[in-house]
Amino acid sequence: MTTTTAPTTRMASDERRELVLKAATVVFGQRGYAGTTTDAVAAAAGVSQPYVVRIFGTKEKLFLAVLKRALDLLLGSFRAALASDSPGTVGYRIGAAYVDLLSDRGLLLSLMHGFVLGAEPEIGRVARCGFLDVYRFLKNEAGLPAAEAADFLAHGMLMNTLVGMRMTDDYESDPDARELLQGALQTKLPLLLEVTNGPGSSASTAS
Amino acid sequence: MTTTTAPTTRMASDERRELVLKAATVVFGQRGYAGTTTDAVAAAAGVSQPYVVRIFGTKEKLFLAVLKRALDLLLGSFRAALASDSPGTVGYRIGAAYVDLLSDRGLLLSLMHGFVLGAEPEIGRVARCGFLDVYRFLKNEAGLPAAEAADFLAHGMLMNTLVGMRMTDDYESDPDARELLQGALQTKLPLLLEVTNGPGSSASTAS
DNA sequence: GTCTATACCAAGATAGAC
DNA sequence: GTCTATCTTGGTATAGAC
Repeated sequence: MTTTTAPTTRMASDERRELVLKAATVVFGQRGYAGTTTDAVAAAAGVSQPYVVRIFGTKEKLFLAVLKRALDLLLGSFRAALASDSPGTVGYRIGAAYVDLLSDRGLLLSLMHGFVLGAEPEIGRVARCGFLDVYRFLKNEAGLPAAEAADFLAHGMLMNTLVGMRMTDDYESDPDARELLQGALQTKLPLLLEVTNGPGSSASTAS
Repeated sequence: MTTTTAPTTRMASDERRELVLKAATVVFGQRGYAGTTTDAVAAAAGVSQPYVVRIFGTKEKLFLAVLKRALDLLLGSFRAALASDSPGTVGYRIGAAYVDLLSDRGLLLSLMHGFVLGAEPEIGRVARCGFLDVYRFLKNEAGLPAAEAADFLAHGMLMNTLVGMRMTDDYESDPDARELLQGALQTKLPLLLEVTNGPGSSASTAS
């Protein structure tokens, strides 16, 4: 599949970089690191394949950049949720922020793919380091006790897994899938269903 | 990399199949679906690459077979733990069985890779179905309430993630990694450290 | 049942024009 | 800054011998 690209408008390298990173996040989130081709990323970003390589050097460096960006956004949104004065406990507010991130298609899934690739030296390093940063945030900044922080992470991993396997596809047809999704996502489930299955897939968003 | 294979001893197809599945489980667990080459599997199994393809038809079918086998073993070991008369609550006993499976290098990690590949039609189907089977087991056979079953799954996913990212590599050097691993794995941590980091990496197994 | 040899394609990366 | 063209490698799958 060769990318058909109309003579693209020039833009500052920082802008283009971010554009490609966004596109790459979606594709990596869907297909994983090895399963993603630089050509697919290029197509999603609307640029040529060699240009993607040109910007980031190698596919691995691109993936690492995606991971770092995702971790930055994640912690940024956690910090915002912590600072905000919305109702609920600290854990609840950060949890809500996490679920909101699930709608940023690919962000948490790209992370997830990175997390299970500890055997790749570079990727593993970034994954472990990033994961620990989140753990430290939960304990030191959000003030959660160790057990609660681990619990938070555990449920985050469950959500990632459910989304990654597209369990939402079985939401209509399988009562157990429905129950599990409801248990894991609570009030945020309608949001996720809307994002993944398109508008109108849940009973009602607000009425 | 071409596989160097000494004139291999013949064996029944079922035996050889299981042998290749075991090897494939390890490699897929390490590198994921797309990241694994049939040649690497062949090398690990000590057979030729075309033979691996010959047995399973395609790489995808091989991976699906790995997933199904892993799910069978998982549920089998859960049922055994449930039936056994070892001490502890049902949740504890099944949890212990799960952690024991972590030492079967690759089994849970292959599953994990399958779980986050919901976009692949076949793999996604098997993943969702298998995951729901486990959920149903926890509720219907083990008798856990929905919330506890979800909690169990959540912590399972956290363990898979920690093992997949090789967090055990940071066990010595990073106090937070140590704490997180201890919190997630409890009394089973020494077992895991022995498997991943080699004997003697934890304080003591028994004394 | 198992191998060797190989066809064939996909994908990452490079060269170089504009 | 961005593209087209292309080199090169590696990897799945097939053919066919033993």
